[in-house]
Amino acid sequence: MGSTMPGASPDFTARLRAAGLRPTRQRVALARLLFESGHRHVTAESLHVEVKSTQMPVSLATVYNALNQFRDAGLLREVVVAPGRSYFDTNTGHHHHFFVEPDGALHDFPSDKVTIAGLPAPPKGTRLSRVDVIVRVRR
Amino acid sequence: MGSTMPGASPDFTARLRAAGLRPTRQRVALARLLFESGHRHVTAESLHVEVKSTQMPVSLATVYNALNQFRDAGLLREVVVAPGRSYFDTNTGHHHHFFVEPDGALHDFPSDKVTIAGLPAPPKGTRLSRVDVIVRVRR
DNA sequence: AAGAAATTTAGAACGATTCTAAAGACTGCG
DNA sequence: CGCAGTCTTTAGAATCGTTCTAAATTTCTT
Repeated sequence: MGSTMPGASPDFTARLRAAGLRPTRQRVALARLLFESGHRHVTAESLHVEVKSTQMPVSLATVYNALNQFRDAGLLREVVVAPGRSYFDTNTGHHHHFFVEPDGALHDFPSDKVTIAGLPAPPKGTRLSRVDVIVRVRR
Repeated sequence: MGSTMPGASPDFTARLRAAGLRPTRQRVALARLLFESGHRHVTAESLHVEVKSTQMPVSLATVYNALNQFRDAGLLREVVVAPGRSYFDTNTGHHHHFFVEPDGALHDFPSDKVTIAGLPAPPKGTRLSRVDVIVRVRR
């Protein structure tokens, strides 16, 4: 026993494998933190602090590696809202963001009810990739 | 003559003073580059390269200081589109951006014809500050 | 269990930005 | 005009977030 555990860590192993990533201990630990509860926003730093408080210590470099790999695999979405810091969002579906300016807090909101009309055509030779809407608010 | 020049550098001095900034040589030189022709997007690095090619050498630290001060004074708007690099936009009016993903090029488009409907209300205790729309496109 | 290949790690390296302390430039006052 | 006082500039060090390196470890295949 040990290699294929019972029910403790559900299908993170499978989830990672499906994404083409080896389910290493640290990737599983990070995936659990990221995906076991509802949607989350993290930075490399914040996730590192969080994972350190578990049994399994993971280096900061590994957190960066994992976040980038998860993003490349489509498990996470990177959100750029403030200079010098990257947020990663476990919600990869269509949605937009509130950004609370003083403290840097980020909140999702669904794009279902949002309609954007009148956008100009993409510049010649380019295809639309994604439309990001960031609603900046202050206290 | 000399203190109050004729027509060479129009009203950059006045413009800076009106913004509450002393019209120093380097700030005037930077303001001229930024504001004398149409709207522009610059990074600290690109503006530094540009100003170095004029008679007046300006240190990189001063370029950073000036960009931040101009932004705080409302003369520039900071645009965050890619991790690790800040763009400054001389267009401070209402408008949005195209961001061409591979090369990092940024283009304005007016918000006149753009309609955004169905945005949720700002979180409790916050006021709307600005809505940024970034249309990401690929080649 | 053994070997090959991928991953983790600590620490160095990096690029962008800010800070520091000292030197220099603008302004108001006489 | 000339000087004091305050603000600004500067070079270089420092900092921050992120990536890279090379060596040690783990995972996977057989």
